[in-house]
Amino acid sequence: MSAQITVTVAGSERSVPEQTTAADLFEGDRAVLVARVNGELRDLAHVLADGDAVEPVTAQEQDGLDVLRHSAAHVLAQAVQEVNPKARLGIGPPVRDGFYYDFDVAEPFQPDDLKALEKVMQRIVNEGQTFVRREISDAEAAVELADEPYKVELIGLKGGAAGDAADGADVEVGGAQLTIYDNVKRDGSRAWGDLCRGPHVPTTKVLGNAFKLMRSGGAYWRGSEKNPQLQRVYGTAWATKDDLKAYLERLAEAERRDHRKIGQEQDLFSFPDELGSGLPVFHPKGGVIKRVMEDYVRQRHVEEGFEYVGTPHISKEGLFHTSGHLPYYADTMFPPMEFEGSNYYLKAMNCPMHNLIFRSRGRSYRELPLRLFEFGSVYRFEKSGVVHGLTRVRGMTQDDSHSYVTPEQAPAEIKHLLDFVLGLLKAFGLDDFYLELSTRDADNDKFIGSDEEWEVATKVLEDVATESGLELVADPGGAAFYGPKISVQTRDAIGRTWQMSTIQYDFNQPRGFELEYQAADGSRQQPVMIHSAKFGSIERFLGVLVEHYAGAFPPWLSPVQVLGVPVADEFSPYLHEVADQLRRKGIRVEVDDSDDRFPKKIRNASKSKVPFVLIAGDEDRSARAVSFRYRDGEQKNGVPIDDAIAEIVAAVEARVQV
RNA sequence: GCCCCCUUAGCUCAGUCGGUAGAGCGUUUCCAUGGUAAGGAAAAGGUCGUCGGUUCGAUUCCGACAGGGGGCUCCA
Repeated sequence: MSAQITVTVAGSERSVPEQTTAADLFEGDRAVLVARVNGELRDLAHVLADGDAVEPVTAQEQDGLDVLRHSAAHVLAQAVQEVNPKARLGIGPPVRDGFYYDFDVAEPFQPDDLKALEKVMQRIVNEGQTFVRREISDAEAAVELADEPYKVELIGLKGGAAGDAADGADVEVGGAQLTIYDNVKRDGSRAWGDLCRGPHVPTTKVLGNAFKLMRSGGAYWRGSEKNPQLQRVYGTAWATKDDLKAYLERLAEAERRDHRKIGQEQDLFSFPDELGSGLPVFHPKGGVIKRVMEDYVRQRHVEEGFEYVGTPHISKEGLFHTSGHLPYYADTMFPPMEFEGSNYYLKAMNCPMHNLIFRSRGRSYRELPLRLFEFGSVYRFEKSGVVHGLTRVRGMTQDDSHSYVTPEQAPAEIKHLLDFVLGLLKAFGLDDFYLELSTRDADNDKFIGSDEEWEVATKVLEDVATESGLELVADPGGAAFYGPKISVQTRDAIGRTWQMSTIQYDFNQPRGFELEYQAADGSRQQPVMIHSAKFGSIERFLGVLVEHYAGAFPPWLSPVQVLGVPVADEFSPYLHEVADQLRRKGIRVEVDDSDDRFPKKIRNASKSKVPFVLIAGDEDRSARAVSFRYRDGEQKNGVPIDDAIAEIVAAVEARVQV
């Protein structure tokens, strides 16, 4: 009889024989993929020691899902090397919703290649190969992996640096003891192996048919464009086929909501080739949305104590030297135009020009906080590969404001701005936020200003952010060169997050521009400026709204708010009468006078996502009424005209969704 | 900027193994049309992204450029 050890299994103590593995404990429960032993994830084959605390981990929790996905990445790599033995391995970590693996291959992967690889993967999965951990010395690894130069490079980095080397690199090598995971067939032969810290699921069988290869693309080795470019294959893997289906459905929903697609369908905007990449034009319907957004935002700024200003689109270069932007961001500004002996740059940010307005005359402390605001057109030379619909453009409208305050006023002003920003986002139907605090990275000398200044500025922002009660996420190194910032991250209707508003504390530009005000004691003092963009860019925010609402805008934003549909031509004049009355109330209304038949008109109205469809036939006309058809198909018949108008006007004024 | 893919009618897409092209929707016209997601007919509409190269001949093959897509990198 062998000796017994005591382990704690999911909270309760048990006495088991020596050499018991985690798998033995959870035998019979196939949902258990790995074990958490004393807080560390381990293979189920891990041999337990006396006193170990062991918990089962399934794919229902993130750790389990990550292990599953990492194992899927191994199967992918195995499949790639089976098809192409010359492929060299990079790294293959789990990522949000899936995994990837990087390969050095002579020929990039084509869509057909992915299909073929998926088949090979399925075969490997069906074979039920086991993942077997094998410890190996550095020297042995160097020999065994002689043909895998990237792995060898990672071995050289292990022991601390690997974690920083690249996302996922530590998945491969981890700590001091190197390990290889062999995939072993049922007959005991070794099918494949990969340097990896693990852990892994017990067998490939676990992956079932709940995985899929999604796409491929280039990716720089260890994330630096100075390094060679590898080919990355992205895949996704889930606990069950149903989970996979649900994920694919989420992707399909995101695709249906794509603002580029809806923008074209609804005739909102386009990107004419003749203008160049990243330069949108707004069509009448998109123009309505943009104008309504701007009108409301302008009104709210004025209500919050801002003064609306205007500045030009270009400037001599000296301005951007004074502001400090040019040395840092010349690459992302359009190249200068030279004339009359000066270089003129297209404006990439508004703050320098607002500083000139502040400086245009002497300022008193009595004027502070002085709040300047405008819709500034700015142009940024975004790299050709990053331009994307309305969310990443080269020409955009910033809703940009600058508050000039005394240092003492800064905390209150930042709180004011944060409240204002959140209120504004809520008005547009976004009400799920968290905050991100972007600070400087002490090792990077792009950030200017003293340690103390950064500390003060960061503290002020952090205090306000904390006080807001919202979730706060740190973003070290994400600050602008001139100061730290809070950004508001917003979750949309299908759970995606978008960076929206930013509030930045800037002590550098006031110094550069020698801004000053006269204090109560007669002395000259330097103000602090607080940058804040509510939507960042109007174009981008419009794109986000299109996706958030899937094109079904709330009435106040909807390009067409009411569409009249006559049951037959005869009732068209009557509906025009109603439309005229609505128009006098400021409602955007159209009547469908086309020669389509009634059912077709209903179909078109429904597809257009207009919030209110008003129908009129004989019954309605004789009762001086109309019938509502709402977007969800619900009906309300025989509503007196005055009541109908009141309902529509009320919905628009309340800025509610219907 | 880097890697791969794509670009045919207003839109979504077929097609041509090299001999200048089709469909559906939309548009226009005519007929029809009284109650909740497609009535019918006819017509118009494309130097097949641009410029070069190969070829007797290029929308098709090759190259460059532009625009788009997916990644990477970047994002004041």
